[in-house]
Amino acid sequence: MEQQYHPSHIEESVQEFWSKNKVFEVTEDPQKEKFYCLSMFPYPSGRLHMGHVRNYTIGDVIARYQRMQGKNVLQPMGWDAFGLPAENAAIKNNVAPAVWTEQNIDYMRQQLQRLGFGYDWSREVATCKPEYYRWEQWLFTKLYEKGLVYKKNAVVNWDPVDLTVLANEQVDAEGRGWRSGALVERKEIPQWFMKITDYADELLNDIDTLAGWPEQVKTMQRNWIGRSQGVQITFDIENSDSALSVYTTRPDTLYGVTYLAVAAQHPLALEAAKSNATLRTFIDSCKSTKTAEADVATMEKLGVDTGLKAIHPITRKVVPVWAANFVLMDYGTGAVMSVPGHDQRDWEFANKYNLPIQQVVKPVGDETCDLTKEAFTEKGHLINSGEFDGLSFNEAFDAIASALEQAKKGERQTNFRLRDWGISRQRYWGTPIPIINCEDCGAVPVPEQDLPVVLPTDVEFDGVGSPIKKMPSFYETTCPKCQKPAIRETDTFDTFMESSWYFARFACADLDSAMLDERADYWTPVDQYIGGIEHAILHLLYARFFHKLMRDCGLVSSDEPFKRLLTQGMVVAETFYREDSGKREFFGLADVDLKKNDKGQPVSATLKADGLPVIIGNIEKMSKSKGNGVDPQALIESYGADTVRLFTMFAAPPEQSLEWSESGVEGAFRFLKRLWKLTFDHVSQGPSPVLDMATLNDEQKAVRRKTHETIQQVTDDISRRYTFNTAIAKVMELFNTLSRAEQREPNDRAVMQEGLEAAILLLSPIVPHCTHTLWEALGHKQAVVHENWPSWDESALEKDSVLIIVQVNGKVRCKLELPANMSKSDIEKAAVNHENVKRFTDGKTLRKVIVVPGKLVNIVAN
RNA sequence: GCCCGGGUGGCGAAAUUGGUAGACGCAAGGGACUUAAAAUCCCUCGGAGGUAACUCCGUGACGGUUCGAGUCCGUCCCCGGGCACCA
Repeated sequence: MEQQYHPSHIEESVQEFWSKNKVFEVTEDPQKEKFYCLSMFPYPSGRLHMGHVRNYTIGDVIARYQRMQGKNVLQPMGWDAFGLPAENAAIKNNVAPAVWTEQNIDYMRQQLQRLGFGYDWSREVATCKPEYYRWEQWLFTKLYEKGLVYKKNAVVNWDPVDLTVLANEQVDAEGRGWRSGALVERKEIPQWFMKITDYADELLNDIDTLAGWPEQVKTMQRNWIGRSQGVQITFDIENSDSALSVYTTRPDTLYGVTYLAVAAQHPLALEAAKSNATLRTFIDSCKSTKTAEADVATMEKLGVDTGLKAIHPITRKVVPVWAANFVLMDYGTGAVMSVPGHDQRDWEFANKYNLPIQQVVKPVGDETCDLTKEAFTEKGHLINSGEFDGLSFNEAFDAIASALEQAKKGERQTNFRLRDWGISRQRYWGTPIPIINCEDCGAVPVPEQDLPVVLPTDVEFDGVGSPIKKMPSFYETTCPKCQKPAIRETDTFDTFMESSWYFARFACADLDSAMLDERADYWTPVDQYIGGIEHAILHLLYARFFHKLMRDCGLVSSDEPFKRLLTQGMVVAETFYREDSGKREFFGLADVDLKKNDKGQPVSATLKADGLPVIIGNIEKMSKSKGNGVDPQALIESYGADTVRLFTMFAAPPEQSLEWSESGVEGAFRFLKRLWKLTFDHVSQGPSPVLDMATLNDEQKAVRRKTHETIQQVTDDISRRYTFNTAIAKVMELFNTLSRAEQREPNDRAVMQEGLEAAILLLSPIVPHCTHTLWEALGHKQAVVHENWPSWDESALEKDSVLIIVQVNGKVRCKLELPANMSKSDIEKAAVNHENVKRFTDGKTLRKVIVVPGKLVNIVAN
């Protein structure tokens, strides 16, 4: 053992030991309890950032801890390799997406290995490989046969200059395309959808079975699926055969309907526009509305009267039909009934356009309402509703729904907020959709024997549109049914498709004859899944959906993919940018000089390259597109992997978001150096004597108590609470106790040996290289990676006295060290008679004394 | 706008079930060692008052429940995440 801690001298050789002995390569072993620990695989953006390091260190700590519990632990790693950034890089650097992606994977794999994560690299997958995506194509064709995929028109962002579809991210705040700067238009094109709504009920109900998921994530998923009970109501159109269908969860407000609103693209609005120039102009202007829900919800609500009149299904009164920009054709029926008295958005719209406001619900109890100020949106009792007056919400819901059903003007309906999953992307770098379009036979799935449909990787990338859309050698083919010339689908899958089933593929990554085999059932469900909270809804919902699809295709037998979920808070950092005619160019922290005030808040920044100012933006999650990712490489090189791991885990609890700052790295490094030195000093005095329990003195007992308390608490922190920061703090406390302990007699050294062994075992999942070496130095033949997790000695925890806090009226007045077995009344006596307590109770009457055994006494006096 | 989180010293944080607010660490200040620096070690470290014992104030703001609130409830402010084509 070297006297000084030099991570560069040990980390590489420890990693070699793991790889030579295939420590982390696992096979199915029915004799052992399995544990599948999975961290969300990264998009190969180029370099790891601190968010990755945090995510993967958490996963590695859990995996290594479970190994020490004797479990058969699988921890794999792979690459979510399809996606938009590769296309952007291709345009910018004139390099094919496949080449760029491959280079990034090679670099990032080496970074992960340098950090010492215990992955079974023999199972590595990259989703851009035909061996991977062929099975996704295969599953798609099976789902096609089952009727779970279908094609319909859907809206996209259309760049009228580049003649291409843009992602929401590629459209700026003003609604302009990122490259052309042209105003983006809404355009409807045919796209493939998966019927996730067929599984809406199951996806919602099964959330209740996810005991190991954070409540927060479950709540978000429940709200996203959004099951509601309502009524579908039909309004006939005056002087016409057509009718408008609307859905409402508030049928009790039906008498308050003063107008209907339809989407600008609604067929009725389009029809009416033929003879209405104002309406035509309005419909046209709605084309430039952005598609993102946040934009629709925050934009100014506008509308135009279509001139059409709808007939109220019960009162037969006539109400106007307006076209409005906040009603979307894609969602629901493309029409809504408006009750300005009891819906705030309708209220604002009615006020703006002088539409009538009718109160039909009155508050119950002491609530009040004033419809001139705002809508009354609570539930109450009906008024101005004919025969339904006086009914409560529930009674009115039932009565009005029944009346509508009898009149054949409506029916009760369960609705979901969840919409079917649009999986077509008009992009190149993705999985080709395995469909052939034939003039005679329509859309024909590619037969199994012709899979995979391989994405050509040797492409010229001019940035405008997908290259395979201009490549006859790719899209010209023959129909599998009738053999006539046909056109291959050139759209690709949403990249969420690949990340929806990779967890299962890791179980049998080498399989080339099927999507999954029985090994998938051995390893899945994943016991512990770890990833960013930003994936709380979309990715996790799609993966749950896919797991159920695979189950229903007989590929797996469980209902849910992830037993326990840890949602890591994001590592966020400052953003810096320059703006040029609406386009933002982002710069990384490493490229700017930052001036801070004496409170440490940034006040100004300049670009290192030219010395000119840049704008300080918001603090946001580290990402490629914002350029604010911090590359851990420099830290690893100067401090070693263990310090980076220790610091990352010590900085904050995993679920909390973390603003990036390097201060504190030094402290983590210093701790490892001290631990090293204490161990060195201890072992350089020769082998430790055996602990003689019979002759322990009080100080030795206290050190042992600290050792065993630490084992107990750290075990709880790591296995149940997942608070690695407090686990580390507690080992630091133990270290502080050990380093102050006297070393005079054999029992002192034996207690030191016991304490160091505990500290090293407890830290080994977090800093595996350093503890590997220290464990050896303490005289152990077996590598620490093969050791069991330590257990604590209950008898060492026993205490003779306890600290009792004494309060008067809730304020601390003294602290008493009292015998642990003291009776409640004696504790009370000791407290009441304490000098400082008397000062505050003198001349007052004791009203009550609350004694919490072993903790606290509160004396209430006035 | 809607849904979900968060807000505690100069900084990262701790306080696990309503019971000592600030563990552990960073930065800072003082000291020891050194020719000097680095490294290391020791001490101080929320604010105000006090020689001290100790006292008062203090967990985004305001209000409430309770013997007792950082923790529970209500209203509000600020920050972060998601909103279906970033991943």
